[in-house]
Amino acid sequence: MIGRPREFDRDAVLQKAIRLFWENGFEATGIAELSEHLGIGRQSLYGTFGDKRTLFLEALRQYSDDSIGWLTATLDAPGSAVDNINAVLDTWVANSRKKDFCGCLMTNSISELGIRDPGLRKLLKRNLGKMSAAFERALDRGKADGAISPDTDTRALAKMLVNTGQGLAVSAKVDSSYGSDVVKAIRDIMN
Amino acid sequence: MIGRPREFDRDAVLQKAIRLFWENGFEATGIAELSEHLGIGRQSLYGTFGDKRTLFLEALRQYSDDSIGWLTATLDAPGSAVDNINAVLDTWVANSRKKDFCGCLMTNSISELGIRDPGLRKLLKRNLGKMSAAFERALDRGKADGAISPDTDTRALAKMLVNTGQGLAVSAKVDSSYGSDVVKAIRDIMN
DNA sequence: GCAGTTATTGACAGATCGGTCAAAAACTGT
DNA sequence: ACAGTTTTTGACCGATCTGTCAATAACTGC
Repeated sequence: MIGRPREFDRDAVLQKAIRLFWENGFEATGIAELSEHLGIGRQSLYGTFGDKRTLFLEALRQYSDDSIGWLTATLDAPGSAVDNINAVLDTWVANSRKKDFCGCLMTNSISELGIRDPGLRKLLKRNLGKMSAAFERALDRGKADGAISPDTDTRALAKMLVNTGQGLAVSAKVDSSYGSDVVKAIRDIMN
Repeated sequence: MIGRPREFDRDAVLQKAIRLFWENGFEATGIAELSEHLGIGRQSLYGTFGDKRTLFLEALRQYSDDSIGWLTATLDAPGSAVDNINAVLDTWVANSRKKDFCGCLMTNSISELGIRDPGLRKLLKRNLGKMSAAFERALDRGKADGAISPDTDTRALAKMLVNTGQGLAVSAKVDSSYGSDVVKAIRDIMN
């Protein structure tokens, strides 16, 4: 049997929660603030998403799935693997230039909670693994095409690219020139 | 006129405060927790360091001065500039392997407060600037020695190295293999 | 030893925290 | 229309938060 219908769109509200946690972090985001910005009552929040940590976890999962989905789709796209990698780097630079760039929710979460929360740590480690695996596939494909030197350690290079993304999610928050300069340097030394 | 003498060593207590903020971040570190771990009373804390934000700022400044001091001293050391840069990378890798590696207090602070606190943001931007300037000096010296290709964009490459450090302070917190792999990849593509 | 100064101690205050309870409201099936 | 179910609303709870006050203790200069 069905009771009173929910008055809000669950997914839309989750997106707003993602934004809040993204901008302010986990600790600094309060229930009252969430309730206000999400436009739903406190009890609706608890009834729909559970407690604060559970909501945060779902927000982080949604964010991770979205961004990792975009990353793998872009890197695995047909055509030149090197072009695909460059497309990712270009997007990173473009994002890092945006006004009020607030980094990456995964990066922020590692910084804030990576040590203290073993469960979260495992999840975030898996996420980094998925990202580096996607880069590695692209690099291997580039190697097969002859576009990338055959003696390249693609696993290490993939991790280096992921690490560059993590770094930009930090550096570009305080200095917007990092995006273009860092990517330029990487392209310079790879040619 | 001099009153009752302080019963603790101010610098030693500040070091302990640095540790706490480093491990837990700003928001998650409470006054009661500080008072307990620093081994001084609540009022002594306020009397000596001011409020929480002021203490955090002094802790961050001390940490920054120490680590930037070490970085510039290492990079500006006489002898091969390339060796000096490699020494820095090796230390980064060694640190990132340590048990309970908690990243870098500057990195963590950017992630947690970089957007919301303009004053802190300026300070941290200056710090990144000092670090990249130190790398740039070393790279320019390597260029003068002939150890580094003369058409290298040393400013961009310096920022890329700083960015790598910021990245490691995040990635290695959840996956300890990042330190060595990332540095290996950088060395591979630079040779 | 007494006045002046500063540090320590422990209690306290106001605000905010995450989370819950109970009642009213909005829906469906019969 | 009524029972059953779920959401919404708003008050409320204990705990914890940062910061302060007042009293006591330890020191120096005279």
